[in-house]
Amino acid sequence: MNEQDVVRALAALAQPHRLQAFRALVVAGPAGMNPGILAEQLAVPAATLSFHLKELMNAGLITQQRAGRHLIYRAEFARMNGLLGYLTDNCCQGEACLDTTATACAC
Amino acid sequence: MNEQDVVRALAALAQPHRLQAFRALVVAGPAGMNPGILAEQLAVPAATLSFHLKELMNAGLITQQRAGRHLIYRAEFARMNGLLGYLTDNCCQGEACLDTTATACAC
DNA sequence: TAAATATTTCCAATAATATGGAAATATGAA
DNA sequence: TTCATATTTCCATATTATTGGAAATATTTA
Repeated sequence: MNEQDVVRALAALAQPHRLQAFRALVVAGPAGMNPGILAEQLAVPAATLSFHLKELMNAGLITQQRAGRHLIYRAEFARMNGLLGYLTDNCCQGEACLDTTATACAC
Repeated sequence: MNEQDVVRALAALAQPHRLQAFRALVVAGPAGMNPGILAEQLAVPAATLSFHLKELMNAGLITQQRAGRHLIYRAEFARMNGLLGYLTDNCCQGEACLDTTATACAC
């Protein structure tokens, strides 16, 4: 993940509806969710949610898969972890300050 | 850290100059850096950097301390870790998917 | 094929953000 | 005090993001 990727991912998450949608997909895990349920859960119009899900996809943070007349959106855990790692990279010049209680998803 | 705090922090980091500045402060660790050196290192005009550092402060991601005619900016590691944790919270409904190789700073 | 359901695309108005030169402010030194 | 250095604030312009109703598209079922 280069700087541009990271800026795009951060910008995608820096919006309440998108942050909520992404977190819901993180909780959902590998099973994912379809936009109808997500729209209901977040109380956001379908057109608005669709716009935001596309933004998250453009940032590489989620993926889309068709399943019949439904779509399934899933969090892209590898990219999320890449983003987290980028922020702490070479923290304190690599001194012994890394906290192994940190939680990143291994999905 | 509530949702609004997180959105503000993400928005603050979703800008190349600010992301670079923040990462430089993360690497610098508790010693921090002054804006003159930072401006030179990032090759950005002082006025522009000042604007961006203020944004990072408003988001609670860095702090400012005066030391004579210099200022010292430091990364606020607790808030950085809070941000990272917010994104992975209740990942996969809490199933065994947490990767303890993740790196968060304990500074 | 036609109807029903699920989801996206289009659109234009509104709002927020990034830029950097010049002037202002704050501190330390002569 | 007066000068030199460090840093911020002011400002106007240009760019970009967000919203949701209506129409369009895709898929399944009858």
